[in-house]
Formats: sequence, C-alpha cells, structure tokens
Amino acid sequence: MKNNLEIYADVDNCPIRNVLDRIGDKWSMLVLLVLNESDVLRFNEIHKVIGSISQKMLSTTLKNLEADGLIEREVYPVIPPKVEYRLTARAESLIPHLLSLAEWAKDNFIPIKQSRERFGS
Amino acid sequence: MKNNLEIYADVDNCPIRNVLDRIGDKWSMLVLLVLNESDVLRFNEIHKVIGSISQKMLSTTLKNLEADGLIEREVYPVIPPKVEYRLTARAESLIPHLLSLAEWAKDNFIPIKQSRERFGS
DNA sequence: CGGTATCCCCAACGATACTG
DNA sequence: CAGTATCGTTGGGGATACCG
Repeated sequence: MKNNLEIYADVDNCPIRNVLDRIGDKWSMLVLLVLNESDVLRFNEIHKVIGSISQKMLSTTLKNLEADGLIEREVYPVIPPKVEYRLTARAESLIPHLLSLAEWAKDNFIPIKQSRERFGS
Repeated sequence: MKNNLEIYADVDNCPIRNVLDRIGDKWSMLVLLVLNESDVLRFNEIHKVIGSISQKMLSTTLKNLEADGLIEREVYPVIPPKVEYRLTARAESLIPHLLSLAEWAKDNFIPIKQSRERFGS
C-alpha cells in the first residue's frame, strides 16, 4: 500500500492537490462560502456581494465549480436572461471543512501577522 | 457586527484568505504534511521525499512557513552545514483541519473527475 | 442580464549555475 | 549540505469592449 507521502507527492493524481488547486485559487472558496450563506443567487448578485471580482473571473470560477459538480447552474429562458446558482450536495459536504479551516484562520490570524512582522526584521 | 460575507470579501484583511494564500500555494501544504509524518527533517530529506520540487521553491516555501510561525528552523554550525526543520505547535493545531480536508478530497476525487469529464463533453 | 473576446501584465515557478 | 543568484517562461488574473 502506498503511504500518504507518495500520494501527496504525486501532483497530478493526488486528490488533495486536485481539490486544493480548485478551492485554493483566488475566488472559488469565497464563491462557495457566499453561496452557502445565501442559498441561491443570480450572477450579478454574487458579483455585488464579492465586489472586487471581475466579471471574467466570476464567470470562469463558476464554470470550474460547476465542472466539479460543486454548484448547479439553472438558466431561465427569459429576456433579459436569468441564471441562478446554488450549491450541490457535494459542495454542502465540503462546507463544514472549509468553515473549520476558516475558524482556525480567524483564531490564528493575529499571531501569524505578528510572526510575519517579527520575521521581516 | 460584520457578517461573514464582509469578512470573506475583504481580501487583504480576511483571515481565511490570508491562510489560503499560504497553504493554497503550490508546495506549502505538501511540506506541512511531509513534516507532520516525519517529525524532523533536513533540507535535502524534504527535497528527496517531494522529489519534483526545485531547490529554489523548497527554500522559499520553507521561508514563508517559518515566517508564519508554522515551522522551526534549527541550524547546526558544522561543516558541512546541517539544518533541521520541524512543525511548530501552531502548525500542529492546523494539521487536523488539513487532514480532514484531505480526507474529503480522497472521498470525492473520483466523482469530481467524472464530473469534469462529463462537463468537458 | 449574463456573459465572451481581446489585450496585456506581472508574479509564480522552473532550470541552471554558482557559493560559504 | 544548504542554500543564492540569475534568467526565462507561462498562465492567472485584471481592464476594457462587445454581444445575444
């Protein structure tokens, strides 16, 4: 049996690396957390909530998350267009892990910043 | 009180974004998990375990982790040089969250890959 | 409204060579 | 052994304009 280190080191086929490459990008985790708090949102609603994201990056981020089966995209054939996004069950099973990581981050943010400053000297 | 969305969206001061920017880079999480399994390792030992990382990237990754207070660097003043790296208590409190994320990743890797293939069609 | 298309830039990353 | 220094590439990401 392969040990964990071999798995981690195999960048292309490593599950955690594949998942991290997705949620570790600039916007994916943020989009997931936003959708988690709001149940269902339209494209421009997500855009407004995040604010600093460009239309292009929001579009590609949503497409990537959809490709991974983490969000559902529902198109209403009306004019003007209406598109709704919501989390899938798969994403909902991921959310607790993201939130526990977020919790750790909040608890350790101040000391980490202090460490960085001390190190910079 | 600020709600979570405001915190997440404030990219510069958001704890989770700051932490993700570190562990979400190409090598940091891998290095943390490697050190977690081996207690203490020298520079070239980490290099050999990971294999595909360049000396330069290992060096900067270790420096970043040290700056965040996640690893300790101990230099022995001998010739040839000997430098040991180990996790700090702070990193050890992070490891469980990383492992639970890794667990989710392993459980969902196959279906996610299948979703990606279907989406590519 | 919900996107694409296009152009551009910079920082991350790798390869190689060198050093105390 | 444990790194720096230097150079070159590439692709992630932003700005802007346009479209069904």
